[in-house]
Amino acid sequence: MSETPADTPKRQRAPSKRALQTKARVLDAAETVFSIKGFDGATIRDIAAEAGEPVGTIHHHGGGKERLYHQAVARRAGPLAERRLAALAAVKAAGDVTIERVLTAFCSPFFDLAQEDPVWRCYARLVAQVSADSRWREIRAAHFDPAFEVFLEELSALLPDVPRRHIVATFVFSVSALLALLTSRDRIGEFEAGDIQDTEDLRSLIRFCAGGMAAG
Amino acid sequence: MSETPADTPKRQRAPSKRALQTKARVLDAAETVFSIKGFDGATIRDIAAEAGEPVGTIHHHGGGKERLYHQAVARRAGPLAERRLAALAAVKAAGDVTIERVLTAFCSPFFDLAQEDPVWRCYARLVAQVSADSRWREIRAAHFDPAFEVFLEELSALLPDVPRRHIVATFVFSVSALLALLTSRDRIGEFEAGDIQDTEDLRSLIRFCAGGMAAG
DNA sequence: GTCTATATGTAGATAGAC
DNA sequence: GTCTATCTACATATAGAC
Repeated sequence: MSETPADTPKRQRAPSKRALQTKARVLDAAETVFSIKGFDGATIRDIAAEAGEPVGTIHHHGGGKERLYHQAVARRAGPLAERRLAALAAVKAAGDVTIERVLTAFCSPFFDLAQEDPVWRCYARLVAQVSADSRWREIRAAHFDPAFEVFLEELSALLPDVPRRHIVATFVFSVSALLALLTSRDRIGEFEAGDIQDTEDLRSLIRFCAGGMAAG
Repeated sequence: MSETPADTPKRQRAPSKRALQTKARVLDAAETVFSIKGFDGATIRDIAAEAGEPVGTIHHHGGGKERLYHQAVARRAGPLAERRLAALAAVKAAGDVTIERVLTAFCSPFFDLAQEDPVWRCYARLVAQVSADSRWREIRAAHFDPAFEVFLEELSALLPDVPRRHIVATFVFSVSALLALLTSRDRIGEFEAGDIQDTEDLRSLIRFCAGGMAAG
């Protein structure tokens, strides 16, 4: 197939550089506001204020509140899945595949990104919302489940004698624990204050999930 | 202090039996609607429709949307904590205190209630919302944290050589896993369909959490 | 593409009849 | 205590000027 304009008949010109920057600002603002206030609690006006743009611009680039939410979730889902699968591939290439290493490949990328850039901590809250609300099941199925399946297969191969339902259950528990860690920087600190040694918490998470899975 | 009317100067009469039934219906409806649509997604009109009462009645008994939410969460928090603490006391009375038994005392009551009566499954979704949103931190602190502290002390005593931060982290992970199990009857089923053997899932949860905690 | 003004619906809350 | 009618505010969305 050639790259003639016929491939994208609806869009007559490529968006200008200026327009792309505006759209990125809109999505950044949507991500921030949605992650803090949730889909129903957030308003287009909140997002407009956060982006420093007029209300109409949010609609122009977002295409309505629900489409905007979808786009904000979808934007980082692909890169996240790629990182996870790359980490898993690295573990398999190294040869010594263990439950702990597979779970590390799953958890570390998101954790590292959240450490490097706060926008990923924001995104983690968004993912937690999508994970918790049955209303967004289609988004989950489209953007997150494929990678989950790959990891489930890997874990099943490592635990051939464990019933699949137990593996699935413990993997769901592990995902919820990861999201709990990423979204509640202060939830652990509510009970035990102290220096924020998040890296130590990641090691707690991996040991917890790997130990729990192996206990089956 | 005596039980003179001076103790409750604002309320001149005890509410009638009819009024108490109405209030219970209002709280039941609020619990259902809030648990499905969340605080922001739910409307007073939704709750009125669910209760079969006019809109004004919801305000009269609820005292505004936010107070109504608080009441719905608070209503079952006490009984739940009592069940958990009673189960813990039973374990201690039996003499053989283990991590697995302590976690069972924490998880089983909520799970059993959810099995017996669907309203507790509804309530679990409400608790998950309260647990996930920093907006409701005060509700958590008032209604859930006291029992958490008791269980944390018990676990700390069982694991004297483990840093407290690790114990707190793994307990937070365990709570999130319990809520994931209670709120997502279909989340596990999304990957592995089959007979709904929830009791088997509870055993998975306990083994997972106990194994993960002991792995530290 | 960007921004203003506005149309239309519905939210939470309340005053007052019954 | 219960229910109706209504007030005020703000939501999403869009039409059209620039």
